Order: sequence, then C-alpha cells, then structure tokens
Amino acid sequence: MARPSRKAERTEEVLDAYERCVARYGVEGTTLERIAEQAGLTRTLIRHYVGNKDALLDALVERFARRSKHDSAVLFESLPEKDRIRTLVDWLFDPGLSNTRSIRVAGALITAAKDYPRLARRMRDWTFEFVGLLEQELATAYPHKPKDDILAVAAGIAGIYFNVDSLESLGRMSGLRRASKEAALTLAESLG
Amino acid sequence: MARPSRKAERTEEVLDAYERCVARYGVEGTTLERIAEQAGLTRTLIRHYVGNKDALLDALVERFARRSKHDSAVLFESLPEKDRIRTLVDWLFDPGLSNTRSIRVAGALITAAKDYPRLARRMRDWTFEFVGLLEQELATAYPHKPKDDILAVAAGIAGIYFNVDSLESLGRMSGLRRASKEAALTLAESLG
DNA sequence: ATGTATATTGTCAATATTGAAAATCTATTT
DNA sequence: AAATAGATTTTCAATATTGACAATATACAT
Repeated sequence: MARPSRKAERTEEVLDAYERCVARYGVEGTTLERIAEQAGLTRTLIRHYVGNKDALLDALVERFARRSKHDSAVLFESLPEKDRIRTLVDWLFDPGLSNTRSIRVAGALITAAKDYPRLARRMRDWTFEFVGLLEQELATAYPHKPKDDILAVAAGIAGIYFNVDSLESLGRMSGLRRASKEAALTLAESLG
Repeated sequence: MARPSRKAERTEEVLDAYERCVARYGVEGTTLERIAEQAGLTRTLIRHYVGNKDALLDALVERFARRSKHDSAVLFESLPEKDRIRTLVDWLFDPGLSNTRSIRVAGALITAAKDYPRLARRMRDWTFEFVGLLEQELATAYPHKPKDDILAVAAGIAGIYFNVDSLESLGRMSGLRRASKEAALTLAESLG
C-alpha cells in the first residue's frame, strides 16, 4: 500500500556495476564511488539498496555462484547429440559466445580469496564443478578411457579456457584465441 | 665522501614488498601503507627511495620485464640436450620449481593494463615472448610440423601453465596441478 | 486528499591515503 | 673533531573513502 519498490531491479543494476568494477580494478581496488559512477547512481543509493562493502561482496559472490551454476547447466543441457565436444569447445572459445566477463570476475574473486576464507572455498568449488562437468562430458564421449586421462584433458581445457579470457583485456588476442581453441580440440581428440 | 647509500638494496626490498601486495591485492588495491608494512619500512621511506605511486609502478614493471626476460633465457638455455620438452614441463609444473608469484604478478598487471596503455603493450609482449620461446623449443623438437600446430601447442601449454599458478592461492590444488601437467605433456606429445 | 512506504538527496563525522617538505640522526671522509 | 651526504623520523595539508543518519520527494492505496 505504498510506493512500489525497485529494490530487485536496482540491486541487479548495482551488482552489474560492481561486477564491471571488480573485473577491472579487482575486489580490493573497487570503491563505492566507482560502483556508483558505473551504476549511474549515488553512493548513498548503493548503500540503501544493497548495504555496505561486505554486504555488496556477499551479494556479488552469491549471485555469481548461482548464475554460474545455472549457466553451465543450461550450456551442457543444450549440447546436441552429435558433436557434443566440438560444440562445447566452440562455445567456450568463439568470441561472442563465451562470457569473458564472468571469467574475469572469477579471476578477481580468486585473487581476493586469501582474505576471505569462505570465498576461497566457494571458488575452489566453482573451479572443480566446471572441471567436473567437463570430465563428465568427456567420459560420456570416451567411455573406455581411464579416469586420470579424462581428468587431465578436462583440467587442460579448463585452464586454456580460463587463461584466454583473462588475456582478452590486452587486446589483439584473436590469434592466440584461435590457437588456444586448436589446443583444446587437440587435447580432446587425444582421447579418441 | 659521506654516508653510504642503501638505495639499491632498499629499492629491491620495496619492490619485493610491492610485488607481494600486487599479487594479493592487485595494482589498484595496493596502498603505500600496505607496501610499507610488508617492507618493514615507513611510508615516507618508500617515497624517499623509489618515489610516489606512479614511480613505484613504473619501477615494478621495469624490473618485472627485465627479470622475466632473464629468467626465461636462463631456463631455456639450461635445458639438457635430451628430453628438453619433458624437462621444461617439469620445471613449469612441479611445485617448488615454478615461480608462482611471478605469474600472479603478471595476472595482476594484465588486469590493470586497461588503465595503463604502455602496460598493456608490455604484457602483450611478455605473453607472446613466452609463447614464442615455447614455439621455438617445440619447433626444434618437431621440425616437420606445420607452424600452426606448433603455435596451438605452445599456446595451450602456456595457458595451462598460467592458469594453474593463478589458482594456486585457493589451496589444495596439487591434484589439479598434476592433471594440468599431464595435459601439457599430452599436448606436446600430440606433435610426435 | 491523505497516509504511508519507499525512493532520493543531503549532511556530517571518522578514518585512510597520498604528497610534500622540514628536521633530526648517522656513518663516513678528511 | 668537523663537514657532509645520505638515512630516518616528524610533521602538516589535502583529498578519498566509508559509515551512518536526517530530510525531502514521490508513487500508490484507500
């Protein structure tokens, strides 16, 4: 019975802005002023909608974990019956398809993890969950291969993927990106 | 004809401390206070020996570039005649041998590169120089392989290497490290 | 139109960070 | 011992950042 709340949308906007800042300046380098500038809001509004710095980080990490889980679930479920690995690698390495910012945010969160033990656990889980999904996919495609080989290839593809998105900010990385994709495919095919 | 200068050593100590901070808090998250605390000096001494924040970053980047070049030159020159690739992979992925902090510093500098165009160029050069050395080594070991294949493998190994050191701060990464090393070897052997 | 819950803006205090210079201390040379 | 170059400490000013609360404006229900 009063003015309608914009808390939900505003919170998303604030977290979007926060994410952009974190991807660029890191967790420790992000100030409320910068977030406010990015979001086109005032610092006091940031505080009003989400809270202080700690609350902001909690909210960001929460959303990041939820989204990651959802996104990779959707991705792996949407793979076709044929050429699943190939399609997956396309999605991971083709510019435009891959979500570079998520990986950059993950990198920043991992860097900050030393000062936030809960965050360290979360990012470890995040890493191993992604590698685990890759393993699962590879194990289905190559059922006769030993687990160790599958894990090695999954870890390799994940590493190449994380790395190439981290380097993206340097610009002129299309050549390296293509080569990285080739490497990921070579790794996958080494199982066949 | 006066008190002897400690500028040289002190500068190294300050840059060491700065490096530790950058690896942990990122470029934008590092304050002079933190550096001073890490170095066991006062903030004003930091300023006395190296200068203000910009001068510090310049000095750090300068030293990082110089050291990287030197270290990788030494590394590649020290490889034995036989099993060069194998030895190289051991060096890159065995804990204790590899220099994890350098990679973390590089990651932080890459993240900050958007705000420092010169830095972006430097880190691009750094990346491609390392990949280039790998290519050269692989080309010598597998002289009949096309350049594209060599580049793909070099990019893959470099990516896996950078990534595994970035994840190190999360702890309990020995399993993933072993798997990553396996992947790097698999990639190299794919050329044979 | 009126009440009310929320949005929005404004203000203040406390602390952190940086920059710069002056003052003092110390080791070496002569 | 005196002079001197450099190390170290001290001090001050300016700005940035954060936290918290007060005041005002606005949209909706009744």
